[in-house]
Amino acid sequence: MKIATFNINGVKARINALTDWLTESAPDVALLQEIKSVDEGFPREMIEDLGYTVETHGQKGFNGVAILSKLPLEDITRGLPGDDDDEQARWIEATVIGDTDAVRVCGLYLPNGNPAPGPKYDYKLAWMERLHARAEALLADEMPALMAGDYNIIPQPEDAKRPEAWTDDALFRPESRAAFRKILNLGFTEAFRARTFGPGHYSFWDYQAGAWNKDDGIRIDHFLLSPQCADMLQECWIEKEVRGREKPSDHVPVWVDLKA
DNA sequence: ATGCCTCGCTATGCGAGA
Repeated sequence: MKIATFNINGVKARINALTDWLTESAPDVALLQEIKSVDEGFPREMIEDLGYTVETHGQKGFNGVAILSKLPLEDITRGLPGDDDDEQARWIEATVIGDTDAVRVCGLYLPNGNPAPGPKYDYKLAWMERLHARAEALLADEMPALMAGDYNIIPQPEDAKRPEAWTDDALFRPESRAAFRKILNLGFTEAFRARTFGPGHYSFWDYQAGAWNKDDGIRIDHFLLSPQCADMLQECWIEKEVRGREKPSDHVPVWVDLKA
């Protein structure tokens, strides 16, 4: 079972890039972030024509997440529990029925949080506390589960080309990284770092200042696997080449291949 | 130092992104 997460930065602006990618790379499941579309505006037919079931959790103008799947989906839920007043569309989950195992798959778009400190940073940290609670509940279910998406967290200095440039940024501040570690420490495996050591691996390059040409990137898109899911991990990789294509997103897809 | 780009908005510059 090949699952990819991809912050596409606007589904309408990216529809050709998205359908080309789905056709060529053919994930079984794709978790999308920043669709920037309401559910009714999502170009679902073009994606259904490629053999995918489409489940969206959209919002006007900003945010928005989706699950695309060639495999059957069950028990789809939308929204991260813990705050009924939160209207930002950043969380969707479903059970994917694989050939041998079912996997609970959660797609997330964690708040950016800048400028920090400030109300947006407070929202980021509060959202991460809710994520921690959901993560605990997923572990208690003891079924294979993963949480993947744009975490807006640079876990370690080696995950940035220029870590010194991010010192005071919401993506790299100690409180952000501690909140991320606190979730990992529940017992999750960060799939990429389970397979690959060392610097120079990024999933985001800013559109500005020639960041892509300078390979001035950061690694902020992650897969967190429950113990039962980590046992299924075969590979995890970053599809870097996508960033060099026509009219790209500023993020690239990150993948896992699970024995399921 | 700031902004550099890109997106969506019922726009014609702005907020948000990271």
